[in-house]
Amino acid sequence: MNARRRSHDRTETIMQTALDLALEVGYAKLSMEAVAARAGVGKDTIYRRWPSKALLFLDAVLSSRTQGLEHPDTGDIVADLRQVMTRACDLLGRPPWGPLYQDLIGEAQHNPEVAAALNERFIQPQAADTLARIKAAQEQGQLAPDFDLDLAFELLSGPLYFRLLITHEPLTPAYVDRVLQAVFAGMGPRPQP
Amino acid sequence: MNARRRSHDRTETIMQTALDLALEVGYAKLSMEAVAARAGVGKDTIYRRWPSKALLFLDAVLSSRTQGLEHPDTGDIVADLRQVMTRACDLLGRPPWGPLYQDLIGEAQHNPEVAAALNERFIQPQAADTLARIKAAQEQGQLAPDFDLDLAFELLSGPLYFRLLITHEPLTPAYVDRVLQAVFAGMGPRPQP
DNA sequence: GTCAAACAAGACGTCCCGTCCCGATATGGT
DNA sequence: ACCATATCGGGACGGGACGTCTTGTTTGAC
Repeated sequence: MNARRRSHDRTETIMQTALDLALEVGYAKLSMEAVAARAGVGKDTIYRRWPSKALLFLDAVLSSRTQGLEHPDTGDIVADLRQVMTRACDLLGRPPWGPLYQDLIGEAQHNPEVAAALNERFIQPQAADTLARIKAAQEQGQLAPDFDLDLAFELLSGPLYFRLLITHEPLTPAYVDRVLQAVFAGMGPRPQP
Repeated sequence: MNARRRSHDRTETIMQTALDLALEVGYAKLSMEAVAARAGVGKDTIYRRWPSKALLFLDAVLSSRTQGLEHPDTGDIVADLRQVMTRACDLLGRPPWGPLYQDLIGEAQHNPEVAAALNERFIQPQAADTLARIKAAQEQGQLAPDFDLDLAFELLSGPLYFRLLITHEPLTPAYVDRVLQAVFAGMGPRPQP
């Protein structure tokens, strides 16, 4: 059992060191040599646990930032969505974690393993949580009864990711409010009540 | 003048060769040595024109795919948006260009020069074109008069980019229709007419 | 106390970026 | 027609990092 224990300690140490170094120099300049040296382990010890630098980085980033993004249910769907979206922007949309998350998605563009793991371990759970909360809201009559719920997460997240990855503008609470306002109101002309 | 002409020829040859090679092996495995060898030029000749592999790649991708995404104005805003969005998905959302565009955005995540150039040369013009078309539609009463027009482009493009970059699901015309439908209808409950 | 597995350290082969050098070539002025 | 200059092709070079492999050592299990 102590072997397991020691082994687990090393795994934690390596991930933490990788994260620290990534925060200091960024993913592009993160080297396995540097991780091994600072963690005080041999490179083999790292490669025995992760098959590549990219997957170590993925574990390092995801393992520490996937908490605290569950939806509350206060009864007010807009307020609940705003809270989660704002919190996500705070966590992933600005330093120190923002650049790392950007790099992770960048890496996913040419590394299918990273892309798949990112989806399964982070995106899909978040989408499922959003869907559940939104379904409840629809049943309570807080949403249009015929709205395409499966699209809601992408509709709300898409603009945020667009800012994060394409225009690289800051993700402010004000922007979250604008997105919510627009998505709820809809773009088409409204019939006069 | 002939110097200019020769020079221009070489620039074209190098960009085309870089594009061909990128289509064959992808950006990650694209090497300057290979580009120089196949183009029959020295590496200096490339580095005299582009400061890095990333910016050569950017030029190569953007120079050949930025046409044909202007908005028509048939008088039907939904039909016009659908046409442009569908065409954009066809061009950028699937092979052979899709992976290159993904890689370009991936590179932009850790290369500010690439990010800035991509924005200025591709994203912003497209956003401006969309905004102009949408403004006209609003003035004709085809859109809600108080809708946040500056947000429209991000609202419509965001979900498409989300699929392209995050979930890597295919960008089909059916998906474009769903996005348009949802964005126009809005998520909130509608007053009974 | 013995042994096998895991370990730290680091050498190694490979790849490729970006720079530098050199001999060849073509250009444009005269 | 001819020469001076800038550009060119080819390739050597230094540098850095990935991922593998080797070696001798430490650790925990039995």
